[in-house]
Amino acid sequence: MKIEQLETFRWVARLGSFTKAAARQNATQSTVSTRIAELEHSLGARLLDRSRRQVRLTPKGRDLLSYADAILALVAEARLTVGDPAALTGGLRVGVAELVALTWLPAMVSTFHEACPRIQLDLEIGLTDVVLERLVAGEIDVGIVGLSHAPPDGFAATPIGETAFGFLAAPSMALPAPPLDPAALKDVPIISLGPGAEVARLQDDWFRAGRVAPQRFNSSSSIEISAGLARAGLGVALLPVAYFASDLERGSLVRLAVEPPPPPVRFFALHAPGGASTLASRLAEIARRSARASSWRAAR
Amino acid sequence: MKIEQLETFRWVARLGSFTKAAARQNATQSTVSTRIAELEHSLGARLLDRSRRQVRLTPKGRDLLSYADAILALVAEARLTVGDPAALTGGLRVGVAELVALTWLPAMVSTFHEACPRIQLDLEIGLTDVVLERLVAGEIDVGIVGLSHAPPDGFAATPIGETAFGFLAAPSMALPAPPLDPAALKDVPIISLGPGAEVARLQDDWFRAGRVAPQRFNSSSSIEISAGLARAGLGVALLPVAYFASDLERGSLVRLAVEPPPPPVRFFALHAPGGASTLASRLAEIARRSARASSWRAAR
DNA sequence: CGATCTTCATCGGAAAATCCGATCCAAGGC
DNA sequence: GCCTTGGATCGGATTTTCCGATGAAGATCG
Repeated sequence: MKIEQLETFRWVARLGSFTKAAARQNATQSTVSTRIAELEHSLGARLLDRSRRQVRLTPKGRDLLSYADAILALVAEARLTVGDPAALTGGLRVGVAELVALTWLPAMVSTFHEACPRIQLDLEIGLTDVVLERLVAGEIDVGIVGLSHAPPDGFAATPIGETAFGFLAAPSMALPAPPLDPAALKDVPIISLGPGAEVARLQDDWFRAGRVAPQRFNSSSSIEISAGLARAGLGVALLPVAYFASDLERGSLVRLAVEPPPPPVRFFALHAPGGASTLASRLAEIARRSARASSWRAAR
Repeated sequence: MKIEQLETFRWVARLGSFTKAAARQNATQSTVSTRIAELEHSLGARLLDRSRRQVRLTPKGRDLLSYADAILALVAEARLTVGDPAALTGGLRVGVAELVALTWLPAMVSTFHEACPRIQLDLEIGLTDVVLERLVAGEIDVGIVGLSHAPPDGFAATPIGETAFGFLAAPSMALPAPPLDPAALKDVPIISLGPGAEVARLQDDWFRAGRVAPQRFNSSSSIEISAGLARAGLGVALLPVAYFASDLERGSLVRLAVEPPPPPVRFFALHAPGGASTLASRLAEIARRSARASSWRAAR
């Protein structure tokens, strides 16, 4: 019985597939097959039922899985506790919402890389929804997203900070007189991100509170493009004000005094609790610190 | 971090020596050295202080040791729980007191070998004292001994059964009239085993209760030789009556009606609790069953 | 009902890791 | 100051691991 075999076994059990587990571990399917066979042979017991399309655990496999979880959790904890972070190896797949990517992701990555130089970070920038999906599916280890609602169950959520969103528009935009409530903005073109973005949800909530369906058009799934469209005077966009502070200074964008003000978006680092995720929790902690250190903080 | 490395690390920590750990694991010193170096490198931390003659744990090494204990205990438990006993491999060093060796050791070994054919049993027959010493020193994994007193602390003791001891002598021996108390046997030659044997302790206790120092002479450390001397009429020997039942039937030995009757000796399988000793506990269980099944049982 | 696709098992050669014996070096004991 | 003891290191042989290709069995679809 080897630790590597237990890890592979756990992936196969979780994903129900040798092939998927292989991809997850940067190995080939034949390697996974050999490892499982070797583990089964060393125990003298069949752990996985391959007769059906979906690989299922046998009763003994179920028993072993709980041991494997416990053992691997201890191993990970030992590595973190007694090991020098600089000696940690492996990879960590991180899903990042775009806003984060635009702001303090570089700082976070460099801080993390300093602490754990041998950990390879696989970054995926994506819409909040996609990040959450992939996190639930186990395809990423950590998701860093902003949420205006509660984080999903079953995940550890490290609060990282929050940032204010505001409706920004070009100064040339013709706008109704304040107070600007949802009804007042009803006929103003609203620049929106794709429906998977958290910003879009925030926007929808704001308008829905006023029982208004705004005239909106979707830009691509990029905050920068939204901002560009807003600068060009094509509409109003809900954007993180801190990130566009220079626009506000220059006057290329102005902030609308809307009522009610949209709630701040709280950002979280989400990861599966326990197990190998202690590396993830370390990243979460670094994310929190590097967010505090960044100019972001002023955005609260 | 590999399981094998943790095992080696634990042996080194326990024995305070690379060389001894190597001997324990059927490996060479260079292999142990490499494994430890590899473990240290993978954690990026120094675990053992080799500067002094006796290898000592560093603080981080102490941390890791507790993890290693926990991890290896889980691994062993997993092996026993989900694994087929027939697939278990490795070795088990067993120290056995002579009486056990003479009676149901063969049955026990064959039962165990049937259940775990790939486990190599290293048997050492010895006096009770020696077996206990080697157990405490960690040089054997299981000790099967008879004790008239409490088993040593810090070891799991599986009670196996008990057997009655009696003073046996040749019918031709000239003996005082009953009741035969310690004082009455004061001048009768007592055949004794070496001072490390449990029987000797039992004998001493019996006489000491009567405040008598018997006239004794030590035979070699063999029950059979003691019995032979007794048969030859050279003295009285304290022997397990069940084992000499045929002598009693034939009349080549007779049992003396002594007062008080010596207490029965209870046999235990002793092993270190937890950890890799779960294999030891399996052997203990088999020892218990095979003792019950043997004719021994009638000896109680 | 048969063709096709997906999925796991197996095989052979290449690459890597492990192990051992021999030797070197440092610390302790006489 | 020599000698013993114990760990580190090196080179070569062995074993293990890995991968890509191929085979076999079940699911899916026309």
